Order: sequence, then C-alpha cells, then structure tokens
Amino acid sequence: MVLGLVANAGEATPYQLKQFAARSVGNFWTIQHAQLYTECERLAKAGLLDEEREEGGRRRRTYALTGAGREALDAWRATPATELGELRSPGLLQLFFGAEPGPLAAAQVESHAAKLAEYEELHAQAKDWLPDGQRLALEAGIAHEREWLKFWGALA
Amino acid sequence: MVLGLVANAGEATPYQLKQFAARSVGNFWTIQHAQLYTECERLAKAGLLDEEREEGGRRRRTYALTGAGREALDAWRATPATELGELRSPGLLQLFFGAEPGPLAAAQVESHAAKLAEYEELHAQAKDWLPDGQRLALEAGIAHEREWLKFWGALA
DNA sequence: ACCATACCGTCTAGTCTGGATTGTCAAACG
DNA sequence: CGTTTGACAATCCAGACTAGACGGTATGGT
Repeated sequence: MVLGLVANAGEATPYQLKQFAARSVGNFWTIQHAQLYTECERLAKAGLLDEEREEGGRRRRTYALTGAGREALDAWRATPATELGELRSPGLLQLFFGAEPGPLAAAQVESHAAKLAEYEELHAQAKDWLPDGQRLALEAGIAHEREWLKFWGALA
Repeated sequence: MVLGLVANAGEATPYQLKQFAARSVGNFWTIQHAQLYTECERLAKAGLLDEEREEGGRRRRTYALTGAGREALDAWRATPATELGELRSPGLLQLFFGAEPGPLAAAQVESHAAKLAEYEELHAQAKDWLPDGQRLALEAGIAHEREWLKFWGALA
C-alpha cells in the first residue's frame, strides 16, 4: 500500500501520504498515520524507498521510489490477490446478535446515505481525470453503498 | 461481540466460542482466537461473565452471562450503531494502484463465487431455524457477494 | 509583536496478531 | 492391553499495531 501511495505521488512526505490516503484508498484499506512514518522508514531501510530529509525546521522526510521499490510494486501488482476482503461491520454485528432491526436500520441508512453522497460527489468531480484503477475502485464503493442502502432500507 | 457469543451459546468455553464464531459472525467481525481467552477473562473480572473451571484434565473454563452481563449486552443492543463497516480488500487495493484488471478480476470472481456458494448452502440448510438476526446477516452476506461478483465479473 | 490556527512528526502504553508450543483426550491399531 | 495418532484445548511470546496525546513549527491576521 505504501509503495503504491508513494508511486502515485511521485514523491511525498508521510504526512502527505496520510492526507491522500485518508480521502481515497483509506476507504478499503486503512492504517494508522503513525504507521506511515515507521513503514516509510522500514521501506527506506529495505532499499525500496529513497529518503531525503530537510535540515532545518520541521525536518520533513521526503520519500520516492527506488528502482528496487518500483520493481517490488510491479511484482505485487502482477500477482492478483485471491483473498477476499474482510468486512468489519458493527451494524451487522448488532443485527446478528438480535438487536431490534428497525432503529438500527434507520441509523445505518443515514450513515450509508451520507457516505454514498460523498462518493457520488467525488465521482462527479473526478471521473474524467482519475486513473482507471482509482475510478473503478470508487465505482465499486458506490455500488456497495447502494447495496447497503438497499439492505438496511428494506429493514427500516 | 463476546457477550453476544456467550448469550447465544448459553454457556461455553472460549474454544467453543471460537468454533462458532469462525463459521458465522467471523464473516463480518473477527478476532484472534487467543483474544477470546483474554477477553473472557477480562469480562469475568469485570463481573459480566461467570467463570467455572474444571479441576482436572484440560481445566476448561466455562463461561455464562451474569445479570450484569446480560444488562450490558441489552444496553449495547439497544444503542444502534451509526458507524459504517470497514472494508479491507486486497483486491480493490491492487485495482486502485493500477494492477491489470483482467487477471485480478478473474481471481476475485473465483474467490467470491466460492464464498457465495458457501453462504447459499448455509442459507438453504438453516434459513428456517436460524434466529432472525442471524438469518438477515447471512442474507446481507449473500447480497454482497453477489454484488462483488457483478463488479469483478464486469471487469474480467 | 503577538495570537490563533493549521501543520507535522513523535511518543507511549496498552492491545492485538500470527503462529508456535504444550498439554489432554478418545479412538484405532497392532 | 499398551501404543500411536490426530483432534481438541489452552497458553505463550515477540513483534506489530492502535489510539490518541503531545510538542514543536509555520503562517496569516491583527
């Protein structure tokens, strides 16, 4: 994930990666922001990222892919994942354990509707210039929010 | 989640909880098996579970809800979750970062089809005697596997 | 000059993860 | 009958991760 983020940015500080990730890939693959700092360090130590550090002030570290980093990323991309995603849904958990469906569904509908609106707005703005993969991932997100909305809507 | 599991079982050892969880609620809320042992202990210490330990042999610990445990569970059930689920999907991650859609989609279709078949078989067998919440959660799982299949299918 | 606010990185305690390890038991086998 | 085997069950450990607090740094406005 981190290699992908850096590749996508060209070069970036962990903080910038965090900002970008939070709005995009974070919707289906999250890590803690603190993790980005240690992970970049680790990848730099492993020779996959190149690290440049400011001397004064905030002493930001800026990272870019090395040749080895690009190779590792390409290798990863070329090995299609067979694993299914993991879902972690508090709402479904409550439903499973016998919560009253009505109020739960109402709460979930609201949340999912908000998320869907967010995705749709982003899609409307960005669909023409987003790289294919990113656009497709966003469209997957939209389709799934719609599906959740349908599911919870039927229960409300 | 653990309170729910214990309530559902009436009384059970962590090992039994693990077995049940792996086949059911584990599909949308997972924890490590080792975690069940520590969590049950913690809940017992907090007065929410009652612990009974075998003297000889495997020294199994059997847990059951206490009054306070049932109250805590009821309170949790009565507070509808507004949080959205979190998804963690390696396939989408690769797609996002520019992997070739074709082969990736093919791999994902296969995995999702298998999962869907598993869910559908379970549904066919159990739909008549499963508690409502559990059946609904299973139906949500089925709907979502179908949706994923549609998504990746269109890309393959 | 000063303040408010946003930016950015680091730290810590506690929790969780993955997997190995140790031990228990019942049934099958010679 | 003693032994072996494989499933059952609990525990342990090092390392990774989490949540969020904290402490500095920059910037624009007064």
